[in-house]
Amino acid sequence: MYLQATILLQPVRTVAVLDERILSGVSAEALDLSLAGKQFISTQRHGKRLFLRLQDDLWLTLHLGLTGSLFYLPARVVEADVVEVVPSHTRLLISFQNDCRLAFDDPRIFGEVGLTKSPSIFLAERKIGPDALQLNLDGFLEIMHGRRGAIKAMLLNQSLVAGLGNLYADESLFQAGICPRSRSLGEKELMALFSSIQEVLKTALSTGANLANLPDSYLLPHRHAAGTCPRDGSQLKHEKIGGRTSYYCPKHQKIVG
DNA sequence: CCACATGTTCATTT
DNA sequence: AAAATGAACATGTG
Repeated sequence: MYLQATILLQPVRTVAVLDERILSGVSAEALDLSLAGKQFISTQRHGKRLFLRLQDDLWLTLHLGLTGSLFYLPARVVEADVVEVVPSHTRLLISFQNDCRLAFDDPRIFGEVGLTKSPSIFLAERKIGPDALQLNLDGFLEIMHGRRGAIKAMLLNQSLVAGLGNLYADESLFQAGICPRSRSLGEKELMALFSSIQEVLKTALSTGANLANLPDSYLLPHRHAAGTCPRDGSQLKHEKIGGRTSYYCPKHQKIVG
């Protein structure tokens, strides 16, 4: 993983909070105090959340929100000065003792940075459900069983299953051939959906979450107003479901339930 | 200028 | 009361 290859085992020098609005439950001073002199020893992902372990009972939590990115900045030394160039919307800047830095860039500030004693405590507090890729079929069926809302809205609900956002929820439904407005899916549809989710997320991770690298047979490369279904050529439809825009193929994504 | 956007949370309604 | 629904948040882009 990106972070593991870059920032592990390197002592932190300072933490600069450039915009306090990304902080959650911790002050800029406390954050700097907690991190200075420590090093990150491991990383963990759960859904869309990242946890960076500092020591046994202290973890940095990160969420990239809608528009957040992490940039590892190697030290650039020119004539004895460290060059100061960071991404334009950097909200948090962690400087390491080797002059490398980690910038958290987030134009829209929906991202979040905090501290916790453990990922499990944090996840319980926020009522975050099991990670989609750690869940097995039986767990998925149990969670989804008996719910009445639109399946798209359920996939977006992180307290049921964590890790699917608007795009990958659309993609999973597309591949399972299920209309996002469907309610009360039967076991057969839920099984197909579960396997599509696993497939989609694994593919997404293998491409480094880079949408441009997804196969053309996926919905996402065609997910725009004029797009057509890569499977049958139909004009894609889009509408708001669960508060977010959903794209789907009206021909092969049937309404169930 | 207006509509809209890869996410989460909180208030309101069913 | 649990589940469902919709608005709000902040800023950039078409």
